[in-house]
Amino acid sequence: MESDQTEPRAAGGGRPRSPRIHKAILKAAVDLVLERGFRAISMDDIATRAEVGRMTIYRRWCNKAAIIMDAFVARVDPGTLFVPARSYTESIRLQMRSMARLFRGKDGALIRTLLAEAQFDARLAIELRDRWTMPRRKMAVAYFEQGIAGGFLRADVDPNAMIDILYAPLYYRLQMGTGPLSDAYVDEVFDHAMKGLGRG
Amino acid sequence: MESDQTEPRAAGGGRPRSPRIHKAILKAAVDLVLERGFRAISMDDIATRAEVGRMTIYRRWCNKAAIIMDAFVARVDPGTLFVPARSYTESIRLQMRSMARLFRGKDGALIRTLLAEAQFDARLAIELRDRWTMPRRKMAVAYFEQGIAGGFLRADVDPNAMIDILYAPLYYRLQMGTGPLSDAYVDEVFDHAMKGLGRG
Amino acid sequence: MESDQTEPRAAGGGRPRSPRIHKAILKAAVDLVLERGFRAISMDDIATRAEVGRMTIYRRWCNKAAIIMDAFVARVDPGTLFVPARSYTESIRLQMRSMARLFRGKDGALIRTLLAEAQFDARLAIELRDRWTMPRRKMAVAYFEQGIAGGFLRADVDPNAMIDILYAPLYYRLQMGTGPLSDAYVDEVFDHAMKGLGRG
Amino acid sequence: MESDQTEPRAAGGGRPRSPRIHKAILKAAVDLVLERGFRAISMDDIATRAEVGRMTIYRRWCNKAAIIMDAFVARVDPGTLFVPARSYTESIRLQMRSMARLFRGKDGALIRTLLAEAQFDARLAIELRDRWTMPRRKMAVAYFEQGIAGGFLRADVDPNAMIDILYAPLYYRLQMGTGPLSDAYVDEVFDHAMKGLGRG
DNA sequence: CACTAAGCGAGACGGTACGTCCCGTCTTTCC
DNA sequence: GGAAAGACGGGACGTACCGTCTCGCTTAGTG
Repeated sequence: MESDQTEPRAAGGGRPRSPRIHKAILKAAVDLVLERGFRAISMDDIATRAEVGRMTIYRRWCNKAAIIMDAFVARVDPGTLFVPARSYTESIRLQMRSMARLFRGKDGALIRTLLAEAQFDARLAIELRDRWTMPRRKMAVAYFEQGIAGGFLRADVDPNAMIDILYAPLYYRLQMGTGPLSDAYVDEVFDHAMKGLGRG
Repeated sequence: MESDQTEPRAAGGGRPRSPRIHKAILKAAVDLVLERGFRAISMDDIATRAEVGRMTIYRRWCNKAAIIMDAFVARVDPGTLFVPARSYTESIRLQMRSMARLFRGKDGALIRTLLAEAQFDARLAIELRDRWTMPRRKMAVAYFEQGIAGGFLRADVDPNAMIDILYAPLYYRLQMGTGPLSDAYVDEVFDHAMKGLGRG
Repeated sequence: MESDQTEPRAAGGGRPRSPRIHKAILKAAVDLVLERGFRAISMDDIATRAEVGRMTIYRRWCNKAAIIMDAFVARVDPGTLFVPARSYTESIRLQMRSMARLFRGKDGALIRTLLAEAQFDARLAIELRDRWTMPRRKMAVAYFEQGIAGGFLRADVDPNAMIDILYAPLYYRLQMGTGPLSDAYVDEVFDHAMKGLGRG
Repeated sequence: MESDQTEPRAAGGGRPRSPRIHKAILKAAVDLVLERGFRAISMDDIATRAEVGRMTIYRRWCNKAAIIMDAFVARVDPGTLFVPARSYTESIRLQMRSMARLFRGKDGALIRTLLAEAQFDARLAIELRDRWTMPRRKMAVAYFEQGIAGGFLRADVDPNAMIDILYAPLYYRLQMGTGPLSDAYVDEVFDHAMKGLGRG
């Protein structure tokens, strides 16, 4: 339905361009988005702030969203998602809390922008799925299957549905702003979802 | 952070303008959004399709999003949300299915667009909350409180959290497209949420 | 060999656009060219000076040269070229002096620019020929033929060659700047050309 | 009024750079100008055609015009302008014919370009005067003074005006294209100018 | 003979102007 | 007297060149 390109300009590679400039642009873009908002800034604003020619940006990215996409991915450490905790399920709760913390901060504003922009830009949607959504879902599916095998989670629930049930509320609040993304909220969602998902 | 106006042009009222033209614009806007996507169309495209002057549109709405907002609200029948069913909780399942059906159709595309655009347009966000989100949430809260009072739902869960747990996954799939918004999916979410929310 | 378009944007006509704005643009363009030189100014400079949007200019002309072309033609009064004088040939001398005076003034700078630019822009060359060169040549040819018929000029010289011999030196000095375009210079060219062109 | 630099990059000298590359650039520039026109080509086009880096060009010349200037001067053999003929004045006619022949060929296109560009580039104008116009004028003045001394030309005409009267029409036709630069035309201008300039 | 220094191609860089598209307002003209 | 038609000021876009710079590679001149 929508289509706005966002093709991966730099994909091919070519000569490795200056990483100093690269970072300056990412920083300028993120700063400006957080200051004024995605819509309010232009490619020229970013170029000016980064003290860079406009072409230098266009050589690397095809639009604002692609820049923010890269900047966002660079910011969030993919690291280990599920750190060990007192128990198997507690580890899930901690992971949810850590995502809520992420959403409360600057990265929350970035992903909010990216999710919205992705609705208008098919290629960005794919990028977002490939570089943010799916990596995390895959790790979560693996962890949940491990939990099912270990008898911590019900065997009759699709791990993908589990993920939706647990994490969708966080995305919902991020975008709707119907309430705070507090740890208390995370616990409420987690506890009552677990009563349904958890075994015994 | 963001701000794009969308002030309620027609709000005040003034003389009631030709409803024939009004509807032609709404239809043109919706048709074009579904055909080409929100971003790809301009106010001029809508005016041309509606065979109307651009000023005639600006007299009524301040931007594309406001038109789609109105069109969307006009399309979805607020009606009774929770129709009677075999049981109290079955009624909730049916309501979720009916929302999933809505999301699968043309209105799904519209609300997807509106939700995304609202991230960049504070006023649209307010409109969307006031005219779509909150009315439904209020009815749901009322229905859920009634369910708590009647002993169908646990008393120790915040009705607002209940709503998030049940409905957020639908919004999540609508926007992420991680899977179909089928009745089976609705059932999966409903059943396992109920095992946690419902009273034994 | 060269080709830079300069197609007559406004040619077709369409709705008659505001003449006030039209003149403001012409004035801004001429003033800027005289102040800073043709190359040194941009379409945006003209738009800014004329307090006008860039599109408003592009709606009427396709480039700087076309604007100056119009402005130049509007400035020079086509009027009667050969005003009566003491004698037939004196009238020619006066006409040459009046053209030298033109070349010494602001219009000289404009036509110098136009002639140069026309070397790079086929369409401008045609416009310049049709709107400046040829009208004057036609009047001169007519006047010279009248002079031949009246026995004031030799019958065995092509009037076109006469024009070249008399006027080319003025253009030459205009562009080369090899010396002043003074009345004395005009007289020198005229007198000695006449000794060859004139009958007895 | 105008000013575009064209400062003599190579003037100082430094180490004499590869003459093979030098000529390749000149040839590429001239070929491209004749093929596509001066405006239509970029420094990059020239560099690509000459299989040379852009810096290699900028080390030698500061802009396109300077390259063409050098190429033009290298092409036209300054040699003796006035070769002996049947008579003193016939030698002038032959010289005019030879210049017309030059103007009809590729060099005509080059000088046409240079003359036009010089209107926008003060330094180029100076170069053109110093390296093309003045050398020829000086030789012509000398030859004409010799003619006056020898009684072949009128003593009461400024040699500089003589030059203008004889040669300006050639430049005029070169730039205006009002007619062919044929030998017949040269003769027409020469004959009738001589009737005014020549003695007896 | 190895070694340094330069000249070179390639092309990224900051920057300016271009010409287009769209926005939201204002004006004209017609029905 | 309201609506279509569209001109208007303004701003962002994405491209093309400009003239400078920085890379490695080659190559010629020197010790």
